[in-house]
Amino acid sequence: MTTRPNFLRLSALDISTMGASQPAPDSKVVTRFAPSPTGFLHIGGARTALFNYLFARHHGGAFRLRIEDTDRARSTDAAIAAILDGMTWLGLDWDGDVVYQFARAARHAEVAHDLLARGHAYRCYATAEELTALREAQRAAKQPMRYDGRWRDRTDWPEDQPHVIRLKAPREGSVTITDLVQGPVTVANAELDDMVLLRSDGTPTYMLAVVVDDHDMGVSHVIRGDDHLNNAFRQLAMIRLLGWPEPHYAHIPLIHGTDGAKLSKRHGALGVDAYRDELGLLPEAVENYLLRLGWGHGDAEIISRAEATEWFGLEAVGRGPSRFDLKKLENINGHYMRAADDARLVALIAPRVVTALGRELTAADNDLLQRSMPELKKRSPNLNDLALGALFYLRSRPIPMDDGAAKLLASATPGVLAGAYARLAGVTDWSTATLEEQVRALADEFGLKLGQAAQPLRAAVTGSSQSPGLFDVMETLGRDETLGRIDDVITGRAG
RNA sequence: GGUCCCUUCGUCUAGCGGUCUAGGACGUCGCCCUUUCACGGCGAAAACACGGGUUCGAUUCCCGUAGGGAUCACCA
Repeated sequence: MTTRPNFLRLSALDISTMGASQPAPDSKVVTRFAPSPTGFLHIGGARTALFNYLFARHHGGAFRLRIEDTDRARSTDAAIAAILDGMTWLGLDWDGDVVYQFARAARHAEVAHDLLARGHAYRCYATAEELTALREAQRAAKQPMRYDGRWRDRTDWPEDQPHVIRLKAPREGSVTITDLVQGPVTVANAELDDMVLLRSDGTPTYMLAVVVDDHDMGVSHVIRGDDHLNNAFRQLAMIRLLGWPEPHYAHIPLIHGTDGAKLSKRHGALGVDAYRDELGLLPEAVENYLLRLGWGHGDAEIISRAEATEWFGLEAVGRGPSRFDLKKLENINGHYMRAADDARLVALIAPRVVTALGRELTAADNDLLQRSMPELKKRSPNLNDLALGALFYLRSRPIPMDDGAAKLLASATPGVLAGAYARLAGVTDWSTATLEEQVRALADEFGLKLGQAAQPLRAAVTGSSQSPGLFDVMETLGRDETLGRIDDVITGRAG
């Protein structure tokens, strides 16, 4: 187990004791989220973005967004749109314009040629077949597979032959990165080979592009997935050859699936749009869950954006990978559902309700929905369930009865519904208190327990055996609709 | 295979040498509330991977072992 650098704790202490009047030391913090647009914004990327966002905001710095589209074959506009959409949905607003990496290819090439001119890079004329053969041989000999530097010191360059530009990385010594999450990590230079900077077609590789862009964008803290840790050493070698300031690094552990295997596109990793559209989750819930995955602040579980911004720090980021737990996400979502504004929820479920109903919503429908929200949202873990649960309010008479309702009606004490109708029809003050009073009196009259009278009524009024409190439902539905639905069952029009 | 990283309840985590008979949350189970379903309340079972050190004292520090992960492209 590695130890974290002491300055980490010291700086954390400084920050907490400095107070608001001391922004200067943090003002240069610049982080960035740099996804490649080869697919949707998945859950792991979203968390990386969140951590970068929170770190920047905590320090009053800037959070930038850069699209790494140098792989022309795999990058798509649809993916770019999905990433931007996901970021917006999560409320991860970035500073400045989005940087498109491919547009900066000329600058990347310029840096590569500068390195070449200064003797820190060289031309390599090895062909793809040659390199493949080299790797085959190395694997057969059980040698580590890496470029052997065959063109490193040659100058007998063939005329008009395609070649790449490789970095002339140091071969002696070692590089140590004081990672803000992982602690000090050292790798011998002998383990690193000379990476390609410019491809034979003159386009920059990712390795070159990140280094140049991070530098040009003034990125002070590179916070990214653990899978980039190995890259950091080669990038640092380039930065040192370039003589540029070194950024701080923080490599956060990856998110695994429920089974402990790496989360990949075909293995549990959904785009954030799926969490919104298919699972019906609220962005603040996804954010809260993601925040707690790999980071903690004492016993805090429900954490607001403001609290997260105040508390977030790299020193509290865990170092082991964590598993994705949908159950917990749903639980947290339930919490935010209950806390959500009624009108907002109505707007969010409207499209789902329209689809299920097969018709547009009227002003009366929206009013009904609005009034049913306080009770409905208490029992819905997500938007899908909320929409489903709201349907019965809007159905036209006679409403359909589900199996549970049919069963309740079939076993109901004969006459209770008619008795209920008679009593309720006489109610002038249509309120939950009066309604309950009447139904209790009804139960007494028939010598039944309250439930034996209430359940058949619930079935008649909601078409289901499960619903919000019966008297709340009746009040929200109103006198005419309630009485009508009960009458439908009594007369056999429904059920 | 080489290199690098990781390891506290099933899961996410708190813990930064004694406060640990290891805390919280999700999930699970039980009870209460109750007109159903939820919500809510109370309670229970449930973990320091293993082996050596260091120390008066290790969950906490060091070294091994085991297990897991990442990475080894003219992809990012």
